[in-house]
Amino acid sequence: MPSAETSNRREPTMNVLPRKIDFLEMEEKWQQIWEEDGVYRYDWDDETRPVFSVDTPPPYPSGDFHMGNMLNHTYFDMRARYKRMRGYNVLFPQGWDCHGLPTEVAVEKAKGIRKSDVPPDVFRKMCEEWIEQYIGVMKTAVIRMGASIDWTTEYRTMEPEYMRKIQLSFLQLYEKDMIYKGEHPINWCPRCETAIADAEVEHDTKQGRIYTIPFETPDGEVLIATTRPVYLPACVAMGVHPDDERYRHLIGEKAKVPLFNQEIPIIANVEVDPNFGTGAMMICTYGDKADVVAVARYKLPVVKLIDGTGVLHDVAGKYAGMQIQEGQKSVVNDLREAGFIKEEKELEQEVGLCWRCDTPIEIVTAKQWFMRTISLTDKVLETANAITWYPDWMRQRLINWATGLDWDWVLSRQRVFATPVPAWYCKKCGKIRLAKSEELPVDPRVTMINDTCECGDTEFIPDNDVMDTWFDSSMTCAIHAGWPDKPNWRRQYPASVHPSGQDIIRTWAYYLMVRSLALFDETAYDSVLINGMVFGDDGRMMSKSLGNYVATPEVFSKYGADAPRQWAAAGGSTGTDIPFRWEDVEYGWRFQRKLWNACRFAGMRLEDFDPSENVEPTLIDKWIVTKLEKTVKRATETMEECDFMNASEAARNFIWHVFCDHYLEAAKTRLYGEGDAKKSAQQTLYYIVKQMIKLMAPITPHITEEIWRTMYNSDVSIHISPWPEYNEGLVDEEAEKIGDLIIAAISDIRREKNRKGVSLNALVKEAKIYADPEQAVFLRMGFQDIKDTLKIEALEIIEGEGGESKLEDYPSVGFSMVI
RNA sequence: GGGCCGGUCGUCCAGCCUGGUUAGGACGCCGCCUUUACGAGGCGGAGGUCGCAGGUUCAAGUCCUGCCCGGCCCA
Repeated sequence: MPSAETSNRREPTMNVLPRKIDFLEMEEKWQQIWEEDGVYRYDWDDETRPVFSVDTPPPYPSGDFHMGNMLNHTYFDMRARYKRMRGYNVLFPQGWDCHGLPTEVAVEKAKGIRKSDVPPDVFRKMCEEWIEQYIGVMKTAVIRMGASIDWTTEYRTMEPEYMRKIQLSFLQLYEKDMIYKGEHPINWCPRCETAIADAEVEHDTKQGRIYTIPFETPDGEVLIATTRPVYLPACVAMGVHPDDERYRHLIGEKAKVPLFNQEIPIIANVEVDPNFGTGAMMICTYGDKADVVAVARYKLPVVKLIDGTGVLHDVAGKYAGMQIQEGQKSVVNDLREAGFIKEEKELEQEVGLCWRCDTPIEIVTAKQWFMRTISLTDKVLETANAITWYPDWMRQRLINWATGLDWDWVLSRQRVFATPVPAWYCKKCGKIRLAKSEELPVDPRVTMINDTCECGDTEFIPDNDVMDTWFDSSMTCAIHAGWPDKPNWRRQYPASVHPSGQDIIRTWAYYLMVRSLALFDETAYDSVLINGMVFGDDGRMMSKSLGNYVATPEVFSKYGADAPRQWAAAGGSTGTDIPFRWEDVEYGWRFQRKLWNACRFAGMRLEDFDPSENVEPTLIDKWIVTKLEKTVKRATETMEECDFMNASEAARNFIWHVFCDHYLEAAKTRLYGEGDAKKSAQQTLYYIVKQMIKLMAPITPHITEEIWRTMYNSDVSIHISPWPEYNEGLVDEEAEKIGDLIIAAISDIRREKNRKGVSLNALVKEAKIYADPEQAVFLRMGFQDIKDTLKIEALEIIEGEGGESKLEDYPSVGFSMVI
């Protein structure tokens, strides 16, 4: 038989949070449970909820998930989490962008071989094994940071399935005449021995020399300044500005190239800057991009000067066989000896460098695969203008890039570890035999085709080229959506958000866009979410060589994920570069402790709370609820705009400085007491805590989950619970106004106690507050709150002026006290 | 040379679009407070010609023009 005491006791509504908690252990616990419970699974069959699809950037598995990855992943994870709480069916996939030269180089080094030493499929296998070990490391980091990924979607761009889709898109683009093979000037890295795209060329200034040399013309010598005399044998014209009085009469005449003696035409070219050098320039095939433009415009002949390894061809005469730098030296020496160098001086010049190895790039003509992109520029601009950019001004980056492009996209690369071009050529007539879709995936270097060419021949030679790795990654939106196999892939397409670092807008965002327009005549994504670069705490770009580098495992093992996530959210405006600062992470950590303790206190005061009982809320309770609702409104508006910084600020400021500092202090006495005043405080606490942890849930998913599940006894994750709706019905402007005054009175009197060197808890024998009639009425409404919070034995509220001190924000209110 | 972004206490970052009390926050610094959620906390203090110069306006950190400095991208 139960005793009277126990029979009166109800089951506690809430579980109280423990005093001590190991945040790191707690985080890993939830990461495991989320995965086991499939909390973040996308429902492919759901026809009711709206879809929100994230075009997760597949990281290159370098084995180093750095703070930049952390920033980037936190941004779109917060977006995904917010949208999920807003009722969206969120598709948040994760892939790994495996192909690429760095792996080839690493494998060559590790195995002590060159890629050409073994068959391509064997080398490929080595690369696959190499990269796989890093995927594990990267995946651990992505899980550890608390990304709400649906891991059933995981993929690798090196998988046959993925390559099949890439090759299929290649075939489809070919059919649409959007892919072609052509002879065209391209950027060429002599060291990597491969074509590279514009986007892979980095620019730098180098100290060089500029030589002034004479060209013989019917009107005597014309001096030309050039940095690259080695290109003289490939000189095909002299260009002068048509308005340049010095040379105008020479247009249409011939000039003789020094040392090599070929005759070249003198042409009018408006691109020539009459003020640069001597005002006359030589056009060579190809010294630089300006040459490419001029040669095309004036239909000049092309002289192939260098081969794929940067060695000079026969046309260079006695210099043939030399490396280009060596040739440059010899030509300069010979020019000097022959007295052809009239002047030479130092010049800071722009050079294009290979993004991988920093080797100066050359421009060569070669047969390569291209995708038509220039013809789509108008559509790209139109689409860039139509979609949403976070932040808005980033739109211009894509527009500038697309507008400035000169060439189509060079797709082919002369490498091994990448998606092969699915093509063979008839040995006899040379006709292209493309793979058929049912033959995919295929590596022509390994698999020979059994077919008969139109010419009757049955022998084929493989295309040895592979594709730019951006050709792999610029299909992510479609492949994430389920293209081409899932019949309803268009439900997930275009992607709702394409996240990107500002540095790869010109590559990833651009290629995705142009590819989607070519293939589907539609945008690939509806919005772009940009993150800036991460700087070290010394204000410079974070890098290992500068010594300002911070590795994520170091951060995770000290502070877990929720604290650095707060840094990522609040470290700076979306899209801008932000410094990594340990102080920001530590601040996040301290916020978590504060949140934890506040919720623990709330839980303890709610143990005997009965949610079914409703009482009329007191003034201060209405006040805090109003503050909360306004915070919900602000947090919702900012989250909608991907303004994570202000969303964090709104939530953290409310929790720490409004709820903890003011409300809890003011409500404490009631919570320790009895009756309706206590019940009102309890029902308020119950509501506030639930709402406020939800505001933090997308930012700090672990701690909010722990609090939610413990305190609210929920079997369902906070992350699929509804986001707080702004409830205007709970906003009480009058209560806020009066509450502000009462809180100000408490706060200022408390401060005064502090100034006098006594604790808040110390008893005040007597206090008098002086106020005008209206304010006196307001203050009387908070009489008990003021008296209890400040431990005043005798409180008097008096109409009129007086008191030793004034309230800071209400100069008409004065007070004095006796301790 | 062009485009974009930035220049705000010692440091980092908000505020600028939509002009309006005393320009906020964090870190750091200094001082005070053992307070039954939290001392890994609370309270307070010092610290700012809002890059420079003009202009618009009753009013400019905010809008306009020019310039200087820094970053990124491009030529």
